[in-house]
Amino acid sequence: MDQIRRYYESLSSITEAQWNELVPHFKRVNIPKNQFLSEPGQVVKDVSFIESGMLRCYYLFDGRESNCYFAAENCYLADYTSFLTQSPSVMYIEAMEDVTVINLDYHALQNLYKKDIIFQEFGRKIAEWLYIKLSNRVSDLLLLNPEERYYQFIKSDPELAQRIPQYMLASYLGITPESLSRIRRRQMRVAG
Amino acid sequence: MDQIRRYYESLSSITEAQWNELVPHFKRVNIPKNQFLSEPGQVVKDVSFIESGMLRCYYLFDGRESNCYFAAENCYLADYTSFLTQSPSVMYIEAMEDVTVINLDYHALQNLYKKDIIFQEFGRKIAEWLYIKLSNRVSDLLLLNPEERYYQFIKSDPELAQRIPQYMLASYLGITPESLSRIRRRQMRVAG
DNA sequence: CGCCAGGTTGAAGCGCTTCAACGTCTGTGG
DNA sequence: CCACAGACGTTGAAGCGCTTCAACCTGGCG
Repeated sequence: MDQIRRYYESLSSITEAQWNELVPHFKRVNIPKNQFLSEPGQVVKDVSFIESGMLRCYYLFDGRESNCYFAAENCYLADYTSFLTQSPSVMYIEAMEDVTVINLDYHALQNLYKKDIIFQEFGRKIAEWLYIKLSNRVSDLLLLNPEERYYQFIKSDPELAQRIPQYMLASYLGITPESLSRIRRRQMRVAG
Repeated sequence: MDQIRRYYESLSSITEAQWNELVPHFKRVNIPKNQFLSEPGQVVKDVSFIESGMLRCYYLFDGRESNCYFAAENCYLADYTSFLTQSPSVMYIEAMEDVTVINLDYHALQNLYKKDIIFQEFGRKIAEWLYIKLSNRVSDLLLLNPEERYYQFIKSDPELAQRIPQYMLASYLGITPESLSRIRRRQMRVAG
């Protein structure tokens, strides 16, 4: 539990008593590669902190996958909309590698929120962080063309980009795998 | 202050004492049409609750405006990324009509967060709400084509759509004014 | 009235998609 | 050890939708 504790410490310093309040609600879960953390139709019961491995969120629409988010170690992940509203999810969250997550249950979290200001603060800061990430995503989609989005992505998150197959990255960028292949070829001619 | 109080009540019930703690930090400000609530380069000092009127957030990029958000009465608005990180803004927020907002200052808000769990809860719920809005925006941009995005928008927010000039709506949808005009014409032929 | 902002229309061009074919690498079973 | 299959990536050709640019229309306002 060291890893997740360091994560919380990075948000706000936490007393031993507060930590002891929190820990009993954690449930460590293993998800083998290609298995799902959540699927459309179900109400998401947990938020998941990623200890190891990598996952992707995607929509299935008109028979094709659209990846909307990739997440790796040391961050929280969920269909947060479904979790917050306790309404059915509309996306898949799938392990791209063997994954270990630490789950925190919706009702446990609501109780923690009532008990101590620190848990409200954690919840607020995590939501704020997610907001900032999404906000950058929107501005990238609005302001950049596909080629610029590609270089923006590999510049801002190079090690993550390495772990993503090209055809998944393509739909994340809002283009087809063929187009991404051609974008990469164009750059190769320039870079030599 | 009735209007903003009802907004907070809708998030969580609030005692008279808590309300009295909050109110002194509010500052009501009028912004005439076409004036700015915030501009690129400055660190956003306040979050603004809209009492009346309508504003738009836009980026200026390659000499052209890209509207990323429209907001009207009874919601909070700011360049939230700049506000949260206290780093320079990169967007304009402009009054599309004469506007009245109620501002809450960054440092006042941080102090409120320390004083009472209810203010953390407000902050959390507002961030969560903003997250859900943005999340829908991302999925619309990823999954729908321009024509579908247009109908999605006027379906989900018809009264707001009425107040937005077409050339501003176009960049919000990620297309040119000419394209939006042609999309509308296409539909007219079908609808009669 | 005449101007200007906002909206429409047409023609040409470009970039991404589509579809089909092929290449390459990896793992699996005969 | 080779053969084969399947997943992933690349390439080409054709098509479509959006952009670009220019012209024009319309209504509101000084």
